[in-house]
Amino acid sequence: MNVFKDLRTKVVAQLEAMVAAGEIPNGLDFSRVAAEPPRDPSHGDAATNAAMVLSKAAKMKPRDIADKLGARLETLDVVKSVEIAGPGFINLRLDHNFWFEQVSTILKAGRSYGDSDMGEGEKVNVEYVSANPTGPLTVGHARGAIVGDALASLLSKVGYDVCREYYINDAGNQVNVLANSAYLRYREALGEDIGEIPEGFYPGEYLKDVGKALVDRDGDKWLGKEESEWLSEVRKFAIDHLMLVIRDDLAALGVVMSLYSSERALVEAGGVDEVMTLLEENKLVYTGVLEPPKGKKPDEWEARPQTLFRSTDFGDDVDRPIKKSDGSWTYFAGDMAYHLDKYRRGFHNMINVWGADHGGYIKRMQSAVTAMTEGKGSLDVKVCQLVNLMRGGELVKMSKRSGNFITLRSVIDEVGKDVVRFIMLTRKNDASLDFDLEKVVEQSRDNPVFYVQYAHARSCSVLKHSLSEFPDLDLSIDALAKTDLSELNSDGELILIRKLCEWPRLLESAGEAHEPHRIAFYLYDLAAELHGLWTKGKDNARLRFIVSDDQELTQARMALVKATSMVIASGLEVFGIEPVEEMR
RNA sequence: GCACCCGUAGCUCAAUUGGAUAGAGCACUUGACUACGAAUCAAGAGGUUUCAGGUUCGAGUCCUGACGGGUGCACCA
Repeated sequence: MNVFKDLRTKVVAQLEAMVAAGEIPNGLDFSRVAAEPPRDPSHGDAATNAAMVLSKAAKMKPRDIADKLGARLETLDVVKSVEIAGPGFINLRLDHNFWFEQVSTILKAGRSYGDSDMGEGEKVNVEYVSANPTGPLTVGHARGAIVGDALASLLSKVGYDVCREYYINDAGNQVNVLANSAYLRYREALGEDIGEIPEGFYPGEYLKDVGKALVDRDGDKWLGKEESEWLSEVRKFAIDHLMLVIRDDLAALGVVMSLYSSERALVEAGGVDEVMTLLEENKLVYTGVLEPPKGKKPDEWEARPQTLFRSTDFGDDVDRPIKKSDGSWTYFAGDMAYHLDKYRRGFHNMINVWGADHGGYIKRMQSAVTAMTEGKGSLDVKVCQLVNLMRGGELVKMSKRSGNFITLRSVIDEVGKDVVRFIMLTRKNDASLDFDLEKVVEQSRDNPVFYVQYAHARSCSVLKHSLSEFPDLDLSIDALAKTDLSELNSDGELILIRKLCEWPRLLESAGEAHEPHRIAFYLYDLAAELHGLWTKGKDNARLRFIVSDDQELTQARMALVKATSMVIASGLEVFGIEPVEEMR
């Protein structure tokens, strides 16, 4: 299905034949041999670096290998011509019919074109969002949620068995603060004047709902009681309530997790004790005193013995505490237990999507995974940089402290979930991103969401229109897939077809690199090819998609247009975005 | 002070994981609508890829060191 992969296989087969014929030495490593679309289209349809990569080990000049390999490749059916260029590239031009057949392949595959078995069904765990259950999601959470979600879809498309997981931090101090804040609102809901929300409590208005809901359920039974009596019950109630809010926010964004894992449940089930045992068995914990961090508040520093994990043995900068001075576990201890749990559930491949402020946490977590799994588990962390929310070029100010934050929900309501999703994927995850509420709904070329959707809508529009021009045109997939495309031999058409054929390859490399944003750039380029082709019909009526005196040609063009719209739809599907059939 | 991320056209960003002459959009200049959606397209101009070394057939990409920006730095989560 991936034409470049197939081509590479053919190249390697020829290399093996050359070994058999004694033209190159035995025992060469072919793993670096590649067949790729060249950057410069004048270099042909595909190029292989085989001669250059092998020249050293074979002790031959690249040109000599290239000449021999090129001659062999020229005998292949699909290869129209071969040229040796530059330092030893072998450029291949493929037969037009080969490309036309690919269009038919795309049509038959539809949105599943590009699906791959690269992952071989291996299990991968993608953990993302994992926002503390202390409030609704903010725009700050949106990027991680979308990057994680699209990455999960991407991996699933290229053949991995993906679990989308949310880790609920329901065991630390923050949820106690939450419980206290909720209790305050509970008293308020029962008619008490609670005045200003004191320092150290969550001020958000959304907690009023929690207070009222608790009254609805329990009446005044907690009123006037000691904190020790109501704390755990109110805490649970508030967390459950807010998790519903968060799930709802995620649903509005089109994110559906496979699994929500609770930190508290894991700790209570003894997960951390198990980790401790494991570490102790391997002599990876000890009691020690850390050096004070340099360049940061040395006055508050106080040397004290702590239970430490030897993370420096696994690449970390300092050993990390797993117990607090009061004897309770640190957050890190719970997180270790959580990752061990994931590993034991069969996820040797783990990916976490984190905010930029957690960058300093990566090494210790990776050390922990390496230590606990004896190097068999792998953890990749995708760090998402800040999103600058703007409106008409002006930065929208937010302050978490005062509770004055912009909710994710309000942004979705304003611009729509599909726009939010696409824009969040238009940058590498580790680069910061401007999100301008006005620009993202603009209908122009510099708004990629619009531009890509417009290409899809145009395709749908022309397909519809072709039927009014030729009422007996058969646009069924079967008919289109069988259409003779041999007249689609203009430069623009062939470029578009080749671009379509890059889709499977793009998916695999984006999947391998864990970089879903590449799809956004691909879709933009693909849309540009389609728009460009469209306008060529302005200069030359023969190049219009619908040629009013030539039904055969029109049918062929419709096959290409349909294939293009399918690939666009397929890409948008990975992003969780519905392609539109008309612009409004 | 240490660690991680980043540095590419005036601006916002790509660059097929080390490939050939570094590409798009915006802005600027010039052109294309009696025609399938001009919400679009074509062309021009714009670069010492922050700097200095190194690795090799070949470096924006890998290594070292500067410089500049961001983030984080014991018993928070």
